[in-house]
Amino acid sequence: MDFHNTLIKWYLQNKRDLPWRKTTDPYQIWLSEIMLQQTRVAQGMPYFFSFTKEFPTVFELANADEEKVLKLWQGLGYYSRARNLHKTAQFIANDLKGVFPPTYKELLKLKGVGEYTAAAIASFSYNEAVPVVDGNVFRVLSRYFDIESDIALPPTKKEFAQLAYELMPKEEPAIFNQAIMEFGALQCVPKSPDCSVCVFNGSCLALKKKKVDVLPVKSKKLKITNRFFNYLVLEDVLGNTLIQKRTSKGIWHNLYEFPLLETNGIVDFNFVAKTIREGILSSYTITALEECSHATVIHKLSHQHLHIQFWKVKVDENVVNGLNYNELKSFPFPIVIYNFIENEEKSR
DNA sequence: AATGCGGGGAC
DNA sequence: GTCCCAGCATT
Repeated sequence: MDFHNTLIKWYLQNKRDLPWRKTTDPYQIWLSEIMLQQTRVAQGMPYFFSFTKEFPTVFELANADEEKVLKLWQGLGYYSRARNLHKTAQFIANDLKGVFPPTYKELLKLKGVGEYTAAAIASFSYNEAVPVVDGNVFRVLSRYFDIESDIALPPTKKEFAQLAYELMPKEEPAIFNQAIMEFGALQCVPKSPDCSVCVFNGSCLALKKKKVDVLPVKSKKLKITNRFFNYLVLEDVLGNTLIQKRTSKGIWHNLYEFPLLETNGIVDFNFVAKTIREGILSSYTITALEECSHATVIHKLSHQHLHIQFWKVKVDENVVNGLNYNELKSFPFPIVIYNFIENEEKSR
């Protein structure tokens, strides 16, 4: 039996029931695909429900404030996805009258939509015969055909796209694309796949050559940098505190945080006391400084380890633009800060 | 071509 | 601890 026939048969018998598979509405397909970039289905699912409920069409999304979009995205990570999502919604609603671009080539021009996502929308919504190449496809094809090309190198993506295109039955690209990704997600998994029950265990070259555990080949190892964040949690006599938006480039762009003192290493009480007296909070009369040692955490991003300490700073004056803990909760925060806020509120 | 960008799950 | 997840933008 052909590769695609075996694959599609497997898919029809084993596919998960996922909400974005019940529609061909390009808005919902687009929404789901952006959310699932570098993100597991189980993690993205609740966000898909909250977004489709809050923003049933591209117009509601376009008309929302960015802050509201980021708030709903809170916790999902890679926040540029949410910012691009919002900008693209405005473009489609305002410039395209709500009609999504009708081809792969046109979809590719949208902010936040790359080759994978354009192919996914074009095939799932329009049944256009364009192959998807994601982490699953790399894994499935590299194993089945014993391809040792380094999947971290850009030219390799073209190689796999070409191969996937040749394997694709051109009359049903949508189901083929769904099937190959689902197969990678459920059967041909990264670690210790159960090849004894695989429908391809008679033809998979990696299995035959005992190379399942070395394929796909991926070179790049990213380097981790350590950073040291001291968050200064002001508290005035009204119980109000101060937050600010991160407007600089880098992590958590446009999310909120407490006033930040970034240092080159772990710092002690005296260092923080001296710095806030002479520096960033010198306009306040500080009546107490206390390290929230119970909240100290190493927050691990994919590329940075953030050593985070929270310091409670009690001040005599009313904090300008101060907010109470209940008001805080409507702002979008990095999840590590949101967790701190929730724990503080609970312990009151 | 290389790097930055989150958070979490599986092992 | 490691690896990777329905990748993309920027340089």
